[in-house]
Amino acid sequence: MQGLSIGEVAAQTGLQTSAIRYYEQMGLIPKPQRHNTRRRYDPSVLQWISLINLARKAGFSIAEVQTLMHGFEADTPPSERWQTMAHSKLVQVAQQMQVLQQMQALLTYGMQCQCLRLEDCRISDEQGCNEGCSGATQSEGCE
Amino acid sequence: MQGLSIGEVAAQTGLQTSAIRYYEQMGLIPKPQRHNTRRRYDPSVLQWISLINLARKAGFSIAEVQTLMHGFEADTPPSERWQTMAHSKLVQVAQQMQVLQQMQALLTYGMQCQCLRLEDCRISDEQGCNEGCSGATQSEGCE
DNA sequence: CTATCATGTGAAGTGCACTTTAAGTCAAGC
DNA sequence: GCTTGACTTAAAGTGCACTTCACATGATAG
Repeated sequence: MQGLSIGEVAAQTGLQTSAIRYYEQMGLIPKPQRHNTRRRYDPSVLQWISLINLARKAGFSIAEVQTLMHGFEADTPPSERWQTMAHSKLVQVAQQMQVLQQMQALLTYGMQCQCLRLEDCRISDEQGCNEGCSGATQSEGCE
Repeated sequence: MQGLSIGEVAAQTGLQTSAIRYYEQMGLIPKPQRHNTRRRYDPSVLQWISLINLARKAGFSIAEVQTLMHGFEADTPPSERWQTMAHSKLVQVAQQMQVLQQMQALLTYGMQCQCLRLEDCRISDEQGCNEGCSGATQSEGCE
């Protein structure tokens, strides 16, 4: 029997069969032939799926992968599609990095607190301000 | 009329009233007194809520804030609670940073592709390997 | 006195990326 | 012939952090 069953595609790509059907439904992978209701995949689908996996790892949502696949004029080469999408995604990634850095700052800042009761603690009062805890560690340059 | 209405608390904290009720339901803020079915808040709730906001900004989930509030012995000071929670959260933040860096790498790596047809493109084949596109830009040190 | 607004409740809805379930079909091995 | 396992479908469920809805009631302004 020629072609790959959905189970074989799942095994080779690391996806679950349910995810493959879902991707098909979302239009991310072409509808395969059927042998008596069963899907039979051309091996090229493996390449499609690894491109999808790459895009997902790079942070693209399913909707964005749809755009990558179908949101351009048919003769737009993959290189151009990727560049268009990747450009704005890089901006988002940079923003997310900043959020994480702020989280780091808040976490370490909060760790300096020495308060024994919540009522004493002013960590939460003025955000970004360097002095938070009443009796405690440091105070300086607070606006 | 003494105390704050839920609308006033919402206005002062930037939360929506629905979020305040939700936090109450989740046990993040103490149940306020009622005046004839209406909630009446002591102003100290503002401090509670800004601590919650801080924790949320620092990346704690609602469940983690619950732990922060109620997951320790009653005499554990806030400083110790925060340090315990922040330590593991900092590890997660660092991991998330690495994920973002990998995303950046994948995005810029894919932007080097010059392929005109998806079939030519091997970006997706061997991940982390530096040569991806057949006719194109560069190839070097690929394991 | 009445219209309007804020508030009360429980239940259901939202978005995302799938997974799980229920109920049925098909091919192969014993 | 029968069981087992892989497969089929549509529909519902998951997790998170809320929001929205429908409907009831209380407070306030004119």
